[in-house]
Amino acid sequence: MASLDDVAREAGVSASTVSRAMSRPSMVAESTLVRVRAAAERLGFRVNPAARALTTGRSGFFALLVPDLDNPFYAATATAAQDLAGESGRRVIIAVTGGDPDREAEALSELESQVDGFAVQSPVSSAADLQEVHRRKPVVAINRRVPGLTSFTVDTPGGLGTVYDRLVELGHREVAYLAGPPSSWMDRHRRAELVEHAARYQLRVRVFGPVRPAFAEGAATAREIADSGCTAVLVYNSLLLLGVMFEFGRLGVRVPADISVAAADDIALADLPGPPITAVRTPADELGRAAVSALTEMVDGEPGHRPRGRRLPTTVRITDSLAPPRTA
Amino acid sequence: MASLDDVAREAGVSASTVSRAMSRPSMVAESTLVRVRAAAERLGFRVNPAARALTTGRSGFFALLVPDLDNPFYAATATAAQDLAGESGRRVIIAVTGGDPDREAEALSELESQVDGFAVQSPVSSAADLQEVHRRKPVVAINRRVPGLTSFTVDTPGGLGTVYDRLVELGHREVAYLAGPPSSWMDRHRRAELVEHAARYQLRVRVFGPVRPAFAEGAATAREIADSGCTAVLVYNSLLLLGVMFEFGRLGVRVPADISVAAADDIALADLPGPPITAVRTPADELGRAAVSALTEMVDGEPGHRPRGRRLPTTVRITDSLAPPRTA
DNA sequence: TTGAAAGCGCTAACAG
DNA sequence: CTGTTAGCGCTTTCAA
Repeated sequence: MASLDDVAREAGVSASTVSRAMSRPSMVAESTLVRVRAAAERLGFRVNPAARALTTGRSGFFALLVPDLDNPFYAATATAAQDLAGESGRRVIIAVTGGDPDREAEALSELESQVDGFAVQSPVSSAADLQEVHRRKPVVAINRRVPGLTSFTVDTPGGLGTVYDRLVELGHREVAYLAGPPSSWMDRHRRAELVEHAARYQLRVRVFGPVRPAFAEGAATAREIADSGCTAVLVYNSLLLLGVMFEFGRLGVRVPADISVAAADDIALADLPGPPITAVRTPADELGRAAVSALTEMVDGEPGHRPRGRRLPTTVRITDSLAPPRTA
Repeated sequence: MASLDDVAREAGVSASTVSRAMSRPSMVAESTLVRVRAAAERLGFRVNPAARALTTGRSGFFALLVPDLDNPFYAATATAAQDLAGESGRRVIIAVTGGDPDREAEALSELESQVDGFAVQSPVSSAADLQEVHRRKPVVAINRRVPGLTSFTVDTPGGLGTVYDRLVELGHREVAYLAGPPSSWMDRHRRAELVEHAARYQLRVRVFGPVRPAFAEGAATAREIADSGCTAVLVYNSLLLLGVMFEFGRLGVRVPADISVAAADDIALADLPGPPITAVRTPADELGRAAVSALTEMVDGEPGHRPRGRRLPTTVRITDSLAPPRTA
């Protein structure tokens, strides 16, 4: 593998000149630039990022910590993050934590010296620990608000509220909520929001689960929900929803005739057959991009600068999967 | 961030001793070891992998190139690869290529200097290109046999053959195959196998698709399959299968009474409600581990050594989702 | 606009 | 078993 020196020799200039030609072309005379580039091309030269990292202290890597990769929501975030990072010549190292605080902490400390910043999807570490890391490397939180850190969350509660309003309007009085994993910060928030609404409208919310957000779990809970007397069901995510719908189909439970259905995100639902399902669309990809863009800003910008976090709005698609309750 | 020198000073030894204490403890006297470790601990020292990489030429990274992360099959491979790599203190950098030859080539060349080896999931580059890279860094192919490279594939055709035999035995004569993406090497092989069987048993195989391996695509094709007169259907993967089953449920098509069903891998099917589906289980995680283990072997072992690739066996689970054809 | 020189943090002979 | 001495490949003052 050709090194800077090789190129320098080939082009008849010094290594520093080659270095400048590669990273700050404007500092080099046009004619030399051409010569250097030709030489580099000839030798198939590519800068060695590890060596560069050693001098600059920047590796060109961001780390993205995700609970797991099977969840399409996280997969989407990761993909979007990679894409955006790629635009500024950076890479995203994905570390799977299993939602385990220990593994998350380990990944943070192990990667600290190798990356320029962290994006932590649904972090489970304590705010203090995250802030501690942040003192040395930029940390951005996704899907959970962490004091002192730039955080990007999704206004799912707001979106669900819209759905809820609609349900009330249609005359529903007893609604099921199929809850996601208890470790999920989002889920806790969603539940809080639901309870609040319930109080306001004097509705009853029955919580099912919590369950792992998996197809099979949704299917397994579907009958229970159908038999519960609830006239509508809100589902934590669309993986679960798929499972629920699957089982409803098998059981002959009809949507929305027998029960109204809505989901909290609509990944993979885009072109489901049959009537579209009311969904609160979570911008998973935007979360990934927002995080990377904030990290980029911190790394490239003023030392102390901390970009503002945001709560990304959801898009609510109200469809005919919501109808008046059967007995209403 | 404390460096080797800092620790050396703190412990009253030379930097080399600290270096040895960290990477080859057996070369250091017990008493010094203790002292060095204490010093390191006190200073919160962690070796800087970039610096180490610069001297050793090893980054401790493997790259895993995957077509996409939404596909649970790839996600499973990636997760398993990460886990195994972690056991030897390495990390796996996941690069999403979108199944695009250009992006795959770019990832290969861009990462070449940053990783110790590549595992390429379902590579789309030419064998020549892959071999070219392999001359400089170990490359392992997953899910496609590439001459000159250690390759790990899955004996899905064999597994499907078993299913096929059973279908024949049950009296089926007309079988549908819902095909995966045409770019898939595996899919082409599976199809070849099916055709071969068909010839042997004088059966008819109707190919539906090819389609993207997504839930919605499966659902969208289900009716067509149900109406086709085929008495059994083999599905390219379980994501598609889920979609097919979903739609069958909605259409009132019963399995196996109306149609027999089998799938080519059973990710996410583990605890589906209802009768279990006949499936050819693809050991996605084993593929990831095999690849990493081969890479590890190449990196740690003799320079020229190339581990043998394998065709991993599938596990076929024959269930009651297969029954005699309706009209038989 | 360019070159010389120093050094980032670590490892690897080579002596001792 | 431990210290000394060179770099690994790059960037970055500082001078020219």
